[in-house]
Amino acid sequence: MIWVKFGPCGEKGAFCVSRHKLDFAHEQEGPIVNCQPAPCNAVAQGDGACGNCMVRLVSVCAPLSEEELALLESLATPTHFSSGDTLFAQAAEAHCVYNVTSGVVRLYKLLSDGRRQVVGFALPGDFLGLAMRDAYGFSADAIGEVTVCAFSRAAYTALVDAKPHLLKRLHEFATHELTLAHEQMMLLGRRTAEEKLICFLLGMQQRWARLSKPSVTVPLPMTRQDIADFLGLTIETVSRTFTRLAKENTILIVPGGVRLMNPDRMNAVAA
Amino acid sequence: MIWVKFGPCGEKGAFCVSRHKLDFAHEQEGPIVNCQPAPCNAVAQGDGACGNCMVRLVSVCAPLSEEELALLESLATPTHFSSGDTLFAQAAEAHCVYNVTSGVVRLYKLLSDGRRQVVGFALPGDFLGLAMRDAYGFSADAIGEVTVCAFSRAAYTALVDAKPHLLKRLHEFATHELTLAHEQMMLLGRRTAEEKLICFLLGMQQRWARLSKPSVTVPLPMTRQDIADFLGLTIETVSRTFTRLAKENTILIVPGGVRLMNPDRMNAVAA
DNA sequence: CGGGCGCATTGATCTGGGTCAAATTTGGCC
DNA sequence: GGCCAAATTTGACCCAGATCAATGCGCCCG
Repeated sequence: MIWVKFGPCGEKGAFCVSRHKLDFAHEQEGPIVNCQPAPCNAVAQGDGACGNCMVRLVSVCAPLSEEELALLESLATPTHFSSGDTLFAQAAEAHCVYNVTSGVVRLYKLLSDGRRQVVGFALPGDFLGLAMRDAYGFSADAIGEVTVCAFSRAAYTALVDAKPHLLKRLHEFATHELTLAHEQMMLLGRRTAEEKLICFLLGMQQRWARLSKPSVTVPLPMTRQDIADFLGLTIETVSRTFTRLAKENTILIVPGGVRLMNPDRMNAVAA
Repeated sequence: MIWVKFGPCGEKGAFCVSRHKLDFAHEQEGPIVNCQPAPCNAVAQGDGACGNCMVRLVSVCAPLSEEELALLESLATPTHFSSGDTLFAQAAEAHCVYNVTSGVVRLYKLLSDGRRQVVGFALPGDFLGLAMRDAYGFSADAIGEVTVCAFSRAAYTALVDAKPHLLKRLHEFATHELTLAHEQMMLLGRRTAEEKLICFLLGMQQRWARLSKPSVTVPLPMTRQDIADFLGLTIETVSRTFTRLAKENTILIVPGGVRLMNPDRMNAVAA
């Protein structure tokens, strides 16, 4: 059971904001408390084995042998960041690369006048530092509690040079990112506000599904402002569009996320 | 000498469209006839040596040894495309990867209702197929005459597996593309029409500069529609913005391109 | 329990860029 | 050079989403 905010109960009035219990039993999944991914610090940093890492199978380290994993482990510095902490800032000298093991990281670029573009949200298993030159190309900070494996750039470079199949894996990650970036260009350049929101929600659903069981409940730990800056919209437009989708029962807004009530319609719009 | 269209000669009237000769002598460069990059088919496809290829030094093949180059040459199929020809189509089965040796290729994605997003323009030296899975993620067609080195996917895969430093080079290309994609997201999501145009022109200037001498004359072989679809604008807005920039003497519109008359102002806007 | 702060929502109004509709220009071709 | 088709420019008007301005609401902390 989790707490949810309930949908419209008046004709043109605002939402009823009374709280009700919502039964999840009809879904093929356990409840996700407050729609946040479960932290796995203990596993990622505990008795320390990369072999036990929760993101092992979806991350860059998946194809490594036991032996290589041990080497990797000796180079990795498990690190924790609190909500809002900066992992690194755009244009700062790039000392480290990171593998996210739990939590969500906001990746963004700023213009001198303060306009912001969020270029991505890194989820557990994602790798930060692919597009790295001497300086970071964007800033990264923690949305909620985040744990990462940090690698010094020197160690990373040496490792990549020594292990071609790790390089191949990184290249796969980079090309996958590039494909997503092209999708995002289509979205930013040519889609309407409603389409942007719907594509975003479906995309997040898919990404979370890789990390746990598929679910129609999509955690959204980032703020409306983050979503707006990711989609090239304003916070007001994001909010209004969410409200509209909720009123027509396409989605249900719950604390920390949304539930997709009509995935068919959403997929039709995204097509 | 080349022919140019001349700037405004009345207060609020349209441009004078009489033609005049324009002397390029004051620039540190030879003239670029009609602002088109010189075709190099003969060199790229002629007596056949990759070693003589005009794009060798800026392309993926730069770090290869003589011996490796010979192997590469045996796998490459030099191919010519005429203006408007399709190199490959989005969602088609990916059989080949390509290295552009001359000309310009338009890369784009389509939505089912016909909306188009140009995700990039491939120039000589650019590699197509980085983000390739079983199917192409975007369409590619020739803007003007184009020559490429085509490689079968099987040959490409085998070569990459056998040559880690080629993989490393490809990875560099992929991460560079990713950085550019992030820039483009910023542009599409948060910049105004004028900023978009100016960033585009400066970006093209830089890219051409890598291939020949730096020049304030920027060839634009693509149509206004292509530019609009790259920048997330309409053709009318692109045209109006070009006109406005020309009226205030920031640029000069010449056949097949523009000359940047006030790079300082442009760089200030792009910052 | 209450006060304050930050996020989110909602309403009213404005506007940059889109849409629609003509010209006008350019380039290819006989 | 003249003709046609395609590309581009220009003008008039419109609208999706931005901007400006209040609330609303949860949550933390004393």
